[in-house]
Amino acid sequence: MNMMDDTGSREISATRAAYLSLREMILIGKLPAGKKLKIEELRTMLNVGASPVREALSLLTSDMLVERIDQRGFRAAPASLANFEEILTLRSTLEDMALRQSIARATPDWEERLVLSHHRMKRLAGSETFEEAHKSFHMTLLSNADSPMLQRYCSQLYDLNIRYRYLAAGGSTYQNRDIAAEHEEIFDAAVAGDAEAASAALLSHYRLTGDYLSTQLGAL
Amino acid sequence: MNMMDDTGSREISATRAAYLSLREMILIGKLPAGKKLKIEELRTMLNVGASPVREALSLLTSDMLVERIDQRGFRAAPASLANFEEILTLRSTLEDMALRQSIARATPDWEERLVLSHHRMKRLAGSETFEEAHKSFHMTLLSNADSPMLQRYCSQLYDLNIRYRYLAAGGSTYQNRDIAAEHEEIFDAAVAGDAEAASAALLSHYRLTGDYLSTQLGAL
DNA sequence: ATGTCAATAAATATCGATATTTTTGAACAA
DNA sequence: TTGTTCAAAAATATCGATATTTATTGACAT
Repeated sequence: MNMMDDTGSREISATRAAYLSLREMILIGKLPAGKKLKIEELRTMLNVGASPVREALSLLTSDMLVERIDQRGFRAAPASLANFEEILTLRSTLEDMALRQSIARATPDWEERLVLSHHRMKRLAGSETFEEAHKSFHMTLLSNADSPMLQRYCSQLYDLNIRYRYLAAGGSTYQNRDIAAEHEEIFDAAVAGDAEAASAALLSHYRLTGDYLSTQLGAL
Repeated sequence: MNMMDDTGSREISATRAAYLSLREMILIGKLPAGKKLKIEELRTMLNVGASPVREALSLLTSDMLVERIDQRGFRAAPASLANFEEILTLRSTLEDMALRQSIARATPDWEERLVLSHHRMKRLAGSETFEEAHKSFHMTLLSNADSPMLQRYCSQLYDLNIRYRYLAAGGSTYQNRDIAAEHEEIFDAAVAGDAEAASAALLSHYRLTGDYLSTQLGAL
């Protein structure tokens, strides 16, 4: 038993812990868009030294969740309607690309992972962990594309979008639509290998959410 | 008062200096793909402390030029034929998108910036600074797209591609083709507002370079 | 030979202190 | 008022030292 399984009780680094905490806080809006992120403040808030905080913030820069200005510190990335629409456009293009590649390379294994992630998402509807399952479902759809960079972009853009959902409605924009049916439609088409239908359903899913959020975000 | 007179320009932070140096070294292959990047080694090489080095490496993670493994340090991003082709595909899609947006929003100002960057690139053919001017020309083509994130992605992908040019041929892959004519064709179409022709010329430009590099990169 | 284990070496990660830069604000002049 | 200057305060950036973790080595048993 010399191989350690790091899903278990492995120690996590202070930097990674800080990264995850800060990321979460920015996504849900606890650290509001545009807010100055002072090292000392975060240092005490997270109980770590300045180095891990700075490193975590540098990493978050890669996710476009934090802006870094040389010699002038860090701030949570600003939010705007234009930025939201930019994210939506890029997401549509890149996820469309990834979904089509995924479907074109369909395998039984992918199909099974899809079934599983779809099931879990339905099961967790309304629960604390739905958000996680929802992202997992969408990423699984794209996961067969054999393009790590494309998937990284899609994952990044997905997260950036989450922030706007929280900005618009405290995280729950799923009140007035039959989200489950929309997911079902994407899922069915993907499993059936119908790239056109799957892509259309996915883009419509995003456009509906996008249009709704746009109206809510007027204040920005 | 300060140690160095930096040709009159603003004093640069150690982190930023380290970032720029390391980036350059990775792009031109002085730090080879996959190489372990030891903090102490870089620290002495760059004459700075460990913190700026770590921070610079964290930032380079965002550019996908450095990989970070928790508790196990950093390494220059590995290179592979598959990765190169992934970059080419993504670049083609995203630059096509950006170029069409740029042309659709054409203004006299953009036209003038285009003329200038094209002229400068021609002027600097064969010189030390051609690479810089070449990137500037390509980025100017896309710069009118009013989509900062798209431009960031395109710039990132452009840089990642540079690395493969150096890997394949020490930086000069421009021997057997009339690169100037290819640029001229893109430029003319863009200025004429012909999105179809410009996009076709741009994609062909990338495909020709890509095909050539692919043959050179067999060793990977 | 081959694999395990513990001691050692090496490297990473982190902290606390300090240097540097930017920001603030009060005094003063136009 | 409005703008300028400059010292104090605040915040960022950086360093050097240390704690923690991972990698290496060689003795020893199989």
